[in-house]
Amino acid sequence: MKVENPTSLDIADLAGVSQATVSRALRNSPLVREETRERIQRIARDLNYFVNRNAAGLRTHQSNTIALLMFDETEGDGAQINPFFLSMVGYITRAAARHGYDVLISMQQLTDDWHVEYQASNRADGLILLGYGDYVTYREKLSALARVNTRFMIWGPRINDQPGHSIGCDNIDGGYRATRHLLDIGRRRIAFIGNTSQRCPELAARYYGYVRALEEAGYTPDPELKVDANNRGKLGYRAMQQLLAGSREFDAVFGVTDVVAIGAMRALHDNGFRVPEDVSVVGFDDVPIAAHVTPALTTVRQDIRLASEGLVDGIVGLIEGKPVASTLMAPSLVVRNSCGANA
Amino acid sequence: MKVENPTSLDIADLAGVSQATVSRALRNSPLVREETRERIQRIARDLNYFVNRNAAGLRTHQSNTIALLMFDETEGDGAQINPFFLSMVGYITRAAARHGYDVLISMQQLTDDWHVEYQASNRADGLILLGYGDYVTYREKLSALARVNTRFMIWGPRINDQPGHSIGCDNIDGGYRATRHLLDIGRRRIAFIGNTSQRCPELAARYYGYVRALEEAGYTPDPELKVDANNRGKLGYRAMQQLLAGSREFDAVFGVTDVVAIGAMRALHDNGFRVPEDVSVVGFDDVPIAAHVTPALTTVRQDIRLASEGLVDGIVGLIEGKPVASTLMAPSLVVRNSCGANA
DNA sequence: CTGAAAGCGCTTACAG
DNA sequence: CTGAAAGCGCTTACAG
Repeated sequence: MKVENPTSLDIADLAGVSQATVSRALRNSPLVREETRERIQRIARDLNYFVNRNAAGLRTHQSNTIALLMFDETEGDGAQINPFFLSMVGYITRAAARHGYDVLISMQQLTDDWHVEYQASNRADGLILLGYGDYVTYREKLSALARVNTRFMIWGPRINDQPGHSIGCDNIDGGYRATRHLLDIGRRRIAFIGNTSQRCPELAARYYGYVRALEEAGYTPDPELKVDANNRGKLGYRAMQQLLAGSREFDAVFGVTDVVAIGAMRALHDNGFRVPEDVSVVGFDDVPIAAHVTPALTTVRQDIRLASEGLVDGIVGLIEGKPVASTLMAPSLVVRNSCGANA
Repeated sequence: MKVENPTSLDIADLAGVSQATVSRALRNSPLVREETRERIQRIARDLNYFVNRNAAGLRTHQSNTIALLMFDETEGDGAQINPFFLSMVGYITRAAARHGYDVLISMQQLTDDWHVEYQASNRADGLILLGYGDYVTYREKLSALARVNTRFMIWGPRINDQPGHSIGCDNIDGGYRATRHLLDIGRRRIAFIGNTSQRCPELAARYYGYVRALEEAGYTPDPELKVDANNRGKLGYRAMQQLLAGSREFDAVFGVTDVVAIGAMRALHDNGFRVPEDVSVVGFDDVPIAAHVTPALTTVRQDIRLASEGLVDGIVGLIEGKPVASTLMAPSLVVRNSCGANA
């Protein structure tokens, strides 16, 4: 017995019941007698039948899908999304699957028109937003989403009265811990590499933490030891070259992301400096590769697994109409070899 | 004028036309008078109306969605998907968007039940499969997909009479190039780290290339210089420690993936060896971080952008009923600092 | 160029 | 526990 693209009606005919009963049986409704349900499910399996999601979704006004929007500032083709975000994809997808949701993924240029219509077009029941970007532009997009009543969860600390719910890491605390650790192991001239403009508040917060740790220890941050770099490796490399070309000595560097720190380490190496003997290096994120570079990178860990699961729990909660709170996660320091504490 | 969740009928009422005309106008049908079309589209925009994808999909039997299945062998939670595959996600998503397709992402345990029903349930029009895994298990899944007429494209070289279409890299040639390069710069005792079992033919092929280059140069591969390791960094580290603990000397290592090679480099460093002065290292994949580790990794590059676009072109072709060919891409060697050629 | 109408394949309130 | 029926919001052949 073969039907090309079977529908619930085909199953009903074969089972000798109504189409409504088939629908109930396949949804495991307790209304259907067990024997009937099992028979129907067996026939469905035999015919390789699966409920048509479009039809079910049209009827119920649900898609059981979460859209994951990743945005980045990279110009042109730029597929170089920060590995930190990329590594969240796996956790998010698995967590969503546990809740019975599919994940639709989309790359967005922050400056482009956003595909804000995911929910309006019934392709997704809610959104998760990932990315570091120009906060001014970003903020506008969030407002646009809120205006059309789109459900969304944001990765990142909640800023001011920003619309929507979020899960973020306490970046100030993270920057503080990294810097404090360098001070604790005897470093005094600590450079900072990273973008600290207000357009990128998450990264700027890491700098505030750095400043706070220094001041608390009685040191004044030296503007000459602060070099801009966005969160890409190549720019970490260049920023370090700029530091090395400058007149100031330094014995440690705090990179605003691991990718920046790894690029900086390579520049140090290429210029004949040893890490950590000459310069201690600390990063931020604990991307998967951080443990495997040479020397293994000391970094501030954000628990991406917990974050990912929280984002999914949050969006599912919003979809189901449950109360959802924004949360701030505490980062932790992971001491490896690049700082010299283990030397 | 506000309607909560407007439908095409609401637009029709406001525009004073039939719902059919609205549908045509929104799909830019040439049947609709330009003035009418523009008026309708303006109203739709004002109301923040978007075509309900479930309804459209139900009518047309299309989802305009591609499912991207990533599988890995990692036990339990293992979100440590090889960054090589993760970095393809961006290219695939963008390429799909250019064709007007959304991308549904799913992580699969190779050993689990697969969500083979993506196409049968009308959630996706076709699949793209990514991952290195146990080929025996994998092959069975491919046959199951083919049996139910699912359209799919596979990343990886075509093996024997494997069902379906694929785009892969010539791994033998890649292994040959890596090894040949090491020989060319004067290395003679070249170790190999990586899993070469028949259950993982893509990685085994890289080993064949290694063997071929050695034999062509008149050397016999030394079994003592071949250590198993799957494609994760931690195992690359351990494999190198095993090599160092052995009795054989070596002056170079070819790691079957970048992640393995990077782990091996760290083990060399931790044991007081210098890369590339004491030991040259070459990897395979050219993952994004390869250029940024210390020293920058010499590796065999697979053009993931081309591969990603090819996979998307392929699946779109299959969906549209066009002829699609399986292709084999030539890898290229990227010489950086870990091999010593630039020293 | 436009409209009336059928129908895609489900879910679920209603009736029994 | 089961069935008949309505209806979700579209697309498109048919008729004009």
